[in-house]
Amino acid sequence: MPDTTTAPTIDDVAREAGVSTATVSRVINDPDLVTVKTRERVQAAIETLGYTPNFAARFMAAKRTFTIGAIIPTMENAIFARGLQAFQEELHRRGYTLLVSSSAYKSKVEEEQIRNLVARGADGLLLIGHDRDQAIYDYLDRQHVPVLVAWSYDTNAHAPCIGFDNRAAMQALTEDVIKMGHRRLAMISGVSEQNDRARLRIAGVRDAMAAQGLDPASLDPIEVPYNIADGQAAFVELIARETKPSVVLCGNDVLAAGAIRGAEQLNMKVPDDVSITGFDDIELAQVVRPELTTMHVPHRAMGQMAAQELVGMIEEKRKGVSQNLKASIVRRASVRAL
Amino acid sequence: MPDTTTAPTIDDVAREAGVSTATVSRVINDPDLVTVKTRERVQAAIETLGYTPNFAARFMAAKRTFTIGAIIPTMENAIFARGLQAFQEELHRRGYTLLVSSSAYKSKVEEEQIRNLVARGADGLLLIGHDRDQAIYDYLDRQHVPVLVAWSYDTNAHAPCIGFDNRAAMQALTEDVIKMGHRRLAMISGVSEQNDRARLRIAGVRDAMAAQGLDPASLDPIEVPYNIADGQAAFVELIARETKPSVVLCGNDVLAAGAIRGAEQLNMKVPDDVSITGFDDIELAQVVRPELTTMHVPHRAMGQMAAQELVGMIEEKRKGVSQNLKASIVRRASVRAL
DNA sequence: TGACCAAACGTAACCGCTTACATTTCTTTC
DNA sequence: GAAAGAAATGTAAGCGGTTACGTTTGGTCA
Repeated sequence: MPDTTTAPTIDDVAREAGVSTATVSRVINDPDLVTVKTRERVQAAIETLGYTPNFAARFMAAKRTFTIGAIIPTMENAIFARGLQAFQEELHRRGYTLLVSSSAYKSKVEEEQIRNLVARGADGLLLIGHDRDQAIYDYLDRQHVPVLVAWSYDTNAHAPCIGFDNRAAMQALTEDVIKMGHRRLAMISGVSEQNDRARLRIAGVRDAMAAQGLDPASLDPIEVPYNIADGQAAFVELIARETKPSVVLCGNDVLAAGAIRGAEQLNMKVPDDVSITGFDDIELAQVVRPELTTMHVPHRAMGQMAAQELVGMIEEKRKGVSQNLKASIVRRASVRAL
Repeated sequence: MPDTTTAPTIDDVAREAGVSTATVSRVINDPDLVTVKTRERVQAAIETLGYTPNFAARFMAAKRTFTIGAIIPTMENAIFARGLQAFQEELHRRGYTLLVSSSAYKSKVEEEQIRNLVARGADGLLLIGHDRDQAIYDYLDRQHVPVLVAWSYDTNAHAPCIGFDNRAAMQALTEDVIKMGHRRLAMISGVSEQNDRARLRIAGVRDAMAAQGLDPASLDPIEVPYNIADGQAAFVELIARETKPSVVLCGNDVLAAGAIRGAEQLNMKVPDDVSITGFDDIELAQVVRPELTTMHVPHRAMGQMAAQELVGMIEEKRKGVSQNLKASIVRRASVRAL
């Protein structure tokens, strides 16, 4: 009688089907190597025993897992959701499984997750943004785990990336706003430490100011975590400043949604009393009132291309090639011309 | 010279430190068993080689992974985000790592993910809702993998659960609306196939109608995927019906946000021309205008308790005990009294 | 019918750890 | 200082697969 208190192994299947373990392994991994007759017998045995090959054993013997790990800063809001979904779908199409962890924007946690995923045998890793200790890249290098960075484009970085130029995008959006007559700019940024996206978006605003004859140093961005409540508080703080801004540029749509709430709280009309911009163009941007003028990021394309590239790197054992995707301004109702 | 083309193993460390592999293993897993002096020597070796124990090997030898798997229907919207975040935080506190997959509301995909996570050695699984083939529960049983269900409470189900009574909650919300004078009810539901939450919420509406002397059979809910665009379309369809509803009850906040958009599209005022309710009380509910009257679900508490319970089941090798959390009505601006 | 070769299948080593058990080293006690 | 017992360390089996290599089977052809 088979031991039902423990999961069936390949030995059990082999015994049940009256073949060797090698044959069982073959019908699982390369069925053509086996006669139709025995193949069917083995498959029947697998079926009746409810056998699932043990991943760890498999990985140890074969060194492949067909698993990709992704570590995103947060799942709490939808910033990465759509891109990740597309990433996952493309991976699935290519026979890979995606494992996701979130780091809560903490680099220590991210490092832990990276080691964890690597130790688990992830064939490749998707990371968000470039800002992290060199030591991590060294570690990944030593372990020969291909890494691809998304949501950021920077050819000087240590890893290949599929993303967009956060700085240039923010500059474009800001110049657009300035050209509509705005002179008193204020900004609510995400926390820029260990976050190149946040950092570069601030730089982008300053670039635009400089290019349009405004003093970049006069921008004094407030940095807060990416959530609505903090965005709201930051907005209120900004309005209380000596020179009241005519436009508040936000590091992303979530912050902008918070800013809109802040305006409501202060009985200010958007965009009549103050203009507000977002970044990302997630669903939220079209849910708030007024709808947000924002920077559209090609989330799905980015996710899909990232999957293709990462799988390519793994299977062809080659270096990744970076791609600069285009983000574009979406003009909606939250900004008005002065 | 050590082979740098491949990751260092415990043997490399043992050699470097001049001890046996057993000793290395001990300093990693139970440092007290080893002299301070040798411990330091081993740790130094680990450091210089950049050694990370191989998970698979570890799992094979020890049968434990300190990993929990969670499979959620979607990451695209925030329905599960907050609860999952709390779940993850609590797990982290207890020394476990969370691996997340999403099934896109497809039961075949979910089954695949379950097998995958189990084969990967997940010590336990968190699943959403009860609706799935008995075969899956049997499989999990055979593999001795503890399972906990969240977001749903049902003691007749095959698995223990930490959740709330979707049916009773929806009934309460609906009765509240009826008591405000509404008689012509309509509903936009999520797809109810293989989704007990959606199914029970429909039932809840009917319960309320019956209890308040309305004809439950007259409710003809439209079932659509949980996203804004589909909610919007469903709303438009509903309004075009012979008897125009005075209130549209939505299966969740995402659908309700869509409904609000639909009303806007038709130039209808909410709640003056039509009332709308949501379910879940995710952040979105307070972002849309008017703010949604909805059913508040204790996401964070649910996630945290789920983590505690699941870890308890694993470590104490006991059956899980279900908990019925309380969801409560939040009255905001999207419903008016007639 | 027998020789030859390809296809099918089996044997066993190996992947990198943990741990039961065996051995060595160190303390303690008289 | 020797014996006994405890603490520290080492040895090697085993976890469940894959796969190189060896053996058997079966078909083809002279």
